[in-house]
Amino acid sequence: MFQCVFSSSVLQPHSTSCLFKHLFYHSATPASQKQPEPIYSKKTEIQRQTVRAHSVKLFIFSALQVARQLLLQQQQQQQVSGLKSPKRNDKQPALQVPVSVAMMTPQVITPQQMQQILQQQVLSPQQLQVLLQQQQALMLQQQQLQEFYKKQQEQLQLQLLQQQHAGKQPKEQQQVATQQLAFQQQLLQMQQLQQQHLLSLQRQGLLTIQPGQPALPLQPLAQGMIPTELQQLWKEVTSAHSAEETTGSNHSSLDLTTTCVSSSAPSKTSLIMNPHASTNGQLSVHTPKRERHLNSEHALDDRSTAQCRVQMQVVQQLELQLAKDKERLQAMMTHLHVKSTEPKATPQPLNLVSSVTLSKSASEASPQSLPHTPTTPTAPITPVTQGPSVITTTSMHTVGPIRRRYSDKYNVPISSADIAQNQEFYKNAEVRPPFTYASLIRQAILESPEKQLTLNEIYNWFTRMFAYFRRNAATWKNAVRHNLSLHKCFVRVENVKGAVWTVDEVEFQKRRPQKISGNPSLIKNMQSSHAYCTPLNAALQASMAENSIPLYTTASMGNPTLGNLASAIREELNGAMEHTNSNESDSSPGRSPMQAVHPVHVKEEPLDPEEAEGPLSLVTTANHSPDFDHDRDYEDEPVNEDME
DNA sequence: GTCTATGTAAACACAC
DNA sequence: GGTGTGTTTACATAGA
Repeated sequence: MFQCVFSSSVLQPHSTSCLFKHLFYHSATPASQKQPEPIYSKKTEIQRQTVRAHSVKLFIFSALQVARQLLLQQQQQQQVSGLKSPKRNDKQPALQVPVSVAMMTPQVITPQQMQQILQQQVLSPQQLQVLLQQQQALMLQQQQLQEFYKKQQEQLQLQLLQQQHAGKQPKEQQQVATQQLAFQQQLLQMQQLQQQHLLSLQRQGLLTIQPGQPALPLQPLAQGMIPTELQQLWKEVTSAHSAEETTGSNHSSLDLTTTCVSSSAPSKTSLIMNPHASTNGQLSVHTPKRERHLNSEHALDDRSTAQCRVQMQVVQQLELQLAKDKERLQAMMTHLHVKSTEPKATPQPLNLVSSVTLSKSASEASPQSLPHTPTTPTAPITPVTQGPSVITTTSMHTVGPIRRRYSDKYNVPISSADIAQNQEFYKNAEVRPPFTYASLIRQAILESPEKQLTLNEIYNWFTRMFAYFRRNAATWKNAVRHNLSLHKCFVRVENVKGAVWTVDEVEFQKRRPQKISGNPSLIKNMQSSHAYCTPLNAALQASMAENSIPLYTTASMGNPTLGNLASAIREELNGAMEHTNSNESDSSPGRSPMQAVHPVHVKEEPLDPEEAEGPLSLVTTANHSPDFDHDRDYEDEPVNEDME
């Protein structure tokens, strides 16, 4: 018999998102991110409803228990009073109604099990409602079955009494046997009905079989084994059975199980929860002609019963596995194709390459092909299909340099969506982001309200957004400084507060322009990638309200970072294509913040006539009030100070 | 093989 | 003198 309890792993709400949460990566929510109050109150209400539903369930199950006990007592009284069928074989207790009824009530749950369920508190109200409805349907079926059994048994007993009075006539005996057969058929049909119902429950995730019940002899056989083990066992069973047929030896490895099963078979409790177990003699009447042959070849003894049970468990395990795989596949497909309409519940490490390189080729953009070079044996691998156990902070430490560039390839900057969608991942996992320093610096600057950051603020952004940059500070800070000085796109602006760094979008887009304009295939890829990114952008904007906003509220206390991020995302996604079509000459002012407020070039650069003619404009101190300190919250973060 | 972009390390200068 | 910032150089590597 099986203990049918509700699995906590399959009853999580928000099926798709949570499934992907399990499939992809389990994000540890930072302690600093507090849930808003309404969520707590809603949570409490859900818990109240859950407890209420559990109480109703408990009542229903208790009523079921009482009814079953009454029925059992009634049957025992009938047996004691001698109303037994003289034809009944001990090996064929098919007409023992209590056993059958008990077996047909797989949903009956003991109070201890209910206690476990109540303690688990894993059912959502919707699931409980569905479960209750199905439970009520089962109860109805049960009642009908009980009435049906009673009637059948009364008729049979009546006929048997008549036979005893009238003498045993072969013809009537045959008639009784036929009736018994018909009764068994009806019984089996009802069992199959209930089994189908149970299977549907299991497939819906509302019911599962849980290991860990030592009092159940067959349970380890079915639950503690993987399908291959069950298949192996089944092979042993069949081989043992064939050996028995040929040699007459009836002792095999299965005999232990068989004995175990048979010893527990009379126990009514051991059959209650087993939806697939059948009492002896009740398995062979589905297809009469075929089953008669089976009956003749395989006696309906404990061994056959055990074999059937093993096979049932094999099939059941395979079906469950198939159902799980199907559900997983469906969730993955849903996640991939319906992303634009389904806000993601948890940040997931999507493909972290930039939107352009995503479409360069499917194989290249695949997570397995992400930065992983000989110099970086533990280079970041974007997890997509792995579960939470795959990504561990210890296993993802990356020390080596990044030799492959994704964000700056083909002169397309890093997409804010890339960072925004994966920021939660990078915040917690020490995975090196597959973006260049230049792209990250630019992103940090563009995310700031004034589109300018001090060096220390850039540092803080790195450490805040990426757990990877909480290590080896000297190395990457040096790289940041090196990049700031090296690239002309980063402009140092003198301020009363000190020096701030800004981004010259024109210069940033200038890098390697010839590869974009000169390669039609790349342009085509970029166009297709833009088509891909359009739903991505929509999904991001839709999900930002649910997910990303809290992430930015910590950084945007007092400054509208979110709005800038959203605009930056649009700028990135749209600007990539704009830049693809017209390289650098037609940069719109709205897309390039540095054109609106272009700073003084303090950096000593080789005199370039084109640069000298750039739209330079002084950033006066009036633009930066002394109390302007929108990044103080960055500096206040202890994690940043620890890294210094 | 060459060139470019990038990452890393290091040296150096300067200001506080 | 220590530290942070900024610049520059050198070298290695990947990719076009």
